[in-house]
Amino acid sequence: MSASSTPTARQPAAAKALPTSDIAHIPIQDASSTFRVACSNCNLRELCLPVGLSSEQMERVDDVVAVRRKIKRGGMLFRNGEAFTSLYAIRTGFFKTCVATEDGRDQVTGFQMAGEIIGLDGIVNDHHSCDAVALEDAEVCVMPFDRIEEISREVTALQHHVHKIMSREIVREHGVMLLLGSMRAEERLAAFLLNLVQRLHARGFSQSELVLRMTREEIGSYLGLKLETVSRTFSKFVEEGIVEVKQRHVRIQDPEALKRIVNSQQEFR
Amino acid sequence: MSASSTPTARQPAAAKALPTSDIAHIPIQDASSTFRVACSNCNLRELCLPVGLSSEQMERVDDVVAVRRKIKRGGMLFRNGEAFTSLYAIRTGFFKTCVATEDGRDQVTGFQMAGEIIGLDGIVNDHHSCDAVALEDAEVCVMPFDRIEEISREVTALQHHVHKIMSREIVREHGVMLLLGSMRAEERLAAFLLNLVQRLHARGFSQSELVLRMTREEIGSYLGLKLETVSRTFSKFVEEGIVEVKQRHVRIQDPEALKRIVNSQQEFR
DNA sequence: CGCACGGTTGACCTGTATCAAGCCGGGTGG
DNA sequence: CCACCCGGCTTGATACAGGTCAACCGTGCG
Repeated sequence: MSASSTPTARQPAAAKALPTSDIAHIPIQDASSTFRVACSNCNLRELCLPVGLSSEQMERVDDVVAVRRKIKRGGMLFRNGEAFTSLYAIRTGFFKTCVATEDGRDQVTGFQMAGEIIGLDGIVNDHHSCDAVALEDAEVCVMPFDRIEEISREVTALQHHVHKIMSREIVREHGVMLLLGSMRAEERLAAFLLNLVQRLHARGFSQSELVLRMTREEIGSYLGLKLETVSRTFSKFVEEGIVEVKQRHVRIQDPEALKRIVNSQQEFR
Repeated sequence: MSASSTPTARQPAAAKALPTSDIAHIPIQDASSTFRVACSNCNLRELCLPVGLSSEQMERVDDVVAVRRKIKRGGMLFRNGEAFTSLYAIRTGFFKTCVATEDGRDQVTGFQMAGEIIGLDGIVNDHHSCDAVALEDAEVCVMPFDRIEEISREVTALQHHVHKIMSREIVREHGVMLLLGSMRAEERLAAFLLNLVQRLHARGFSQSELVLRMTREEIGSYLGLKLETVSRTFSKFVEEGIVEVKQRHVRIQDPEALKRIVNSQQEFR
């Protein structure tokens, strides 16, 4: 089968949908693995790294990143059950992570964008417990975890940074639990959109416009809703003049209305 | 009272019912803050600590625990917004953690029992972002986080252990997201019960019997259900002979049925 | 002893899922 | 280059799980 030609580990997995186009790209993917670049020059460093490092420390931290790796749209960075070796800092592109039960059910647990760290789930059992799928062509910095541990013993700022990143993920998930456990469909979608633009804005994108990189079904999975409900809720927001939606392009016309939707349903419940 | 006759570890938890006896203990509570005990002797150490430490390493790790602290039923170990200083290892007792929105809504994000670590949410912002409430009289080991970081720079097994604990929490929350996002009421409650007995069993309790330390409402909050639904679902399980329920005392008569309920609803969805 | 809180149960309502049909846009093959 | 096809999306009709409201009960606490 086509996938067998990937020497590293990452096979397309999108082979189901696009067999021909994927085959053409497989060799390139591997070549990029040997590319070596320094964090110290990376424009995402304030997202990935602690601030205020001395140049000496910075030099040590540069060693954290082994190589970079490119993932094509639909490809997987890692999958459930796979041995854990590294964390990944996203340089470009957009990922989803999802878990699955034995019976086919699955749940998107998050969407990750440039500057975010992915793979923390793998530490506890030395194996990943979720899938990470690129929703657009992506590039990540591969950071072998034993190297992270080694260097963070020397650079305390890095040590603390790693702890913060993990804690941040825990707190983020608390927020998702709140959303899934106590919000209605409109609130969930409003919270989702606000969260996305806020993160995009922090990366220099518009505060009011965004392109969804995921399908309605993936949004629904993340929000605990069916795709039809996501679609209907979008339509409702459009009717109310809160957003404009054209395909996956969304313009937020009334962010205050979204905020009101998120935290003011208490009159009901 | 009769329950006091269990010598091993199981404390009455009925203390709530007996204020007088509690009053007698209040002064001790304070004194116990200066009480100093070693992890090396703690019977929960395989839950809190890495295994296979040399005695020298063990000595260092003993320094992680500053003091112990007792919390009365209903008391808070820490609250949302409070400055973060320490992680806490639960020695005895049972906690819930919950987050809240500005509008009164709140969500139980977890229930924690002996040997589990609580407080990880506080690392990222130096402030706690949730409340930790004791559901029965409890005692925790206070572990100042700067000391944890310091010692884990020297004892790599501890460093790795801290990472695992945080990763475990992330993975646990993935599971909760799956539950909240894709399961129906019966599945949620079944999964909840199985998870509880499994954790209790790992601590030497029965595989089939448990005492719920939390109200139906708290269970509901955790599971994204209303308390009436929790109650009805319990009743349904009882009718079907899967469990016996008397107040907060639950006996699981047919664990296989619970397992079937958790992962086989795929025929429907 | 009595109150209050937690829990149960019933009747009814509603938000979201489900099922189904049709649309749109982009990529493919003729 | 155009027609077609397919995946993603929208929209409608209907079903149903779980929420809501309300009454009642038990039990443990003051």
